[in-house]
Amino acid sequence: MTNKELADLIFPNITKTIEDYEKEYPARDLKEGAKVTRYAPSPTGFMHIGNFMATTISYLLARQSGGVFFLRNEDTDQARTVEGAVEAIRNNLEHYGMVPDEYEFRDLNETKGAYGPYIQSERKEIYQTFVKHLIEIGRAYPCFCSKEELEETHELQVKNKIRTGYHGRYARCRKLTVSEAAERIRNGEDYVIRFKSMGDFDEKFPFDDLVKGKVELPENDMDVPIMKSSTGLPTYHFAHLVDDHLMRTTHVVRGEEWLPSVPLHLELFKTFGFKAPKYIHIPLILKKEGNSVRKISKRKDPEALMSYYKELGYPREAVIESIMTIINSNFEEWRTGHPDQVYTEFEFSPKKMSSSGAFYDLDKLDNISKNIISKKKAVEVYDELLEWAKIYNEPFAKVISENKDYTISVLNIEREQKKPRKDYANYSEIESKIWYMFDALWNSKDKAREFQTIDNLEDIKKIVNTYFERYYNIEDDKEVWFNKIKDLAGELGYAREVKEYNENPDAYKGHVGDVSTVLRIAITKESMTPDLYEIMKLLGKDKMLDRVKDL
RNA sequence: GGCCCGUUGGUGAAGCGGUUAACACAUAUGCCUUUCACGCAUACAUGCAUGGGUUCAAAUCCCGUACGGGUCACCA
Repeated sequence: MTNKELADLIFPNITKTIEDYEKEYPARDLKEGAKVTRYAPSPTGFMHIGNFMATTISYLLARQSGGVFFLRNEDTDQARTVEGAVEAIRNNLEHYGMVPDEYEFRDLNETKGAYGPYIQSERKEIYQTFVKHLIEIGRAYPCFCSKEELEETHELQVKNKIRTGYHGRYARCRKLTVSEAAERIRNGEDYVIRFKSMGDFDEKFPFDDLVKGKVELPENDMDVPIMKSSTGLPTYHFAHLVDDHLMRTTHVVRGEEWLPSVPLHLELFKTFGFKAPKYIHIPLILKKEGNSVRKISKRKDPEALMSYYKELGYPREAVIESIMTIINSNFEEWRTGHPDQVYTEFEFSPKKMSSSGAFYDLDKLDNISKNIISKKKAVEVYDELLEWAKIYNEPFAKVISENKDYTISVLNIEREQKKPRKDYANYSEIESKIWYMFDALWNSKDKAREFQTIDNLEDIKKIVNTYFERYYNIEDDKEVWFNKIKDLAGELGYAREVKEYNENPDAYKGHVGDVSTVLRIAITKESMTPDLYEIMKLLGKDKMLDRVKDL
């Protein structure tokens, strides 16, 4: 029996050749230097922050070079595949504005691009053609080892302090003759197909990673599975080889945890005589847990999942920009020099990427986000707030959509000026900062007033009543309004200026600041609010009088 | 355990043989302000994990050590 016959026995229906596929998926017609990148998630339904970082880089690389950014669904592990995951992936990409140039959405019956299918489970024949070729040339073989047998050798290796894995003399099925293998297959035994490695672990070779630079790696000598037994689908390593070659990927951006499998991948590419893509292994995002540090985890750390930021209502640009500061630390410098440009105009450089793991700083995110939100027009803030609230805070969405123009005015307080307020880090915290402006919320929220320096009810009433009876007029401009409060303070025995009070505290009952605090709390129940003048103007006298009644 | 990667302040980090060791965030204090936020100012690494070496000179180059992380699946 020959290798060819064994290959035919295993894949009787595979008639196409590698050459056929080479013709079907020719080199892309792109200008010099154009990069082809991809986002290749397995459909588990979640987008991890590290994944998002890789995606951002891939997207940037393609956009900045006039290349292609495509989406490939890596669903070779049906056990992990989750219903609706592809939809989640699509929504995520759309949410962040990283729309792929090529993709395939089965649920929408929509596909784009000439290098598909873009769903791995639909590429089975292609992989098998490549596997078949490997068997024919004697570089792959069926392996019948059971899980138990593999565990046994693993334990033996650990016990004898030998490097673990299916290599050298531990690669038992490698020694099977073609006829023996054929025989066992005919008998219906389960098997995987393993790659027959020709590498020598004691030999090192230099490898150039775009982030890490020159790295010395040992050659691969593991006979890893390339095709699974039950489904006949490839493992990641093999799919990476076939897909990224046929889809003409030029740059693979992935987490540092893949670095150890580079020797395998390069051997695979070499065996077929294909040019390997350039690799960009990005640092991991870490998390502190007590005194130890670990890879951020989607199970333990809510902020590891991109859905977290969406739920809290961080603007998409803020999330992207905070990730950009980790991707290239000179991004911040660029940003201060180019405050109004889109982030895609920043030129990403793998060389400037730090090669050590980083903590993701949520305080920094808040800061970036506050700046971004503060620069938006009130209408934009309103639209995005409503978009968020419709999903995550329906009652609030109802309130603001019933009072659209009014809400925009509220959001416009101290906005659209040279130095706007920066008090919103995300959309979910806005309600707690403007609730008192809305009757519906004022009436439904059970909150007591907590007065401060002046906390005597008689004094408070006196201030409030005198103010509304004799001083407040909605027509007043800000200066008049300001002076009237000083007058009010003076009339009731408080210092008109804080300085006067500080110079001679015994002469007064308090100062103008205390008086205005009373008014603020009486009207809003909050001690920290934006400009009171604006608030009063928006609320109007009747409403304020009504609110103050319960004093 | 083998192999690989990493280590500059609380965080992201600049630095590429001679610097007072940038900048941003956070924190603290002060100024401004009738609150808050903004803005402004000041403080914060006695030191670049550590020990040796090379050099007139090292965070920067070399070697060792420690510590941290990754990986060794029919998961990606």
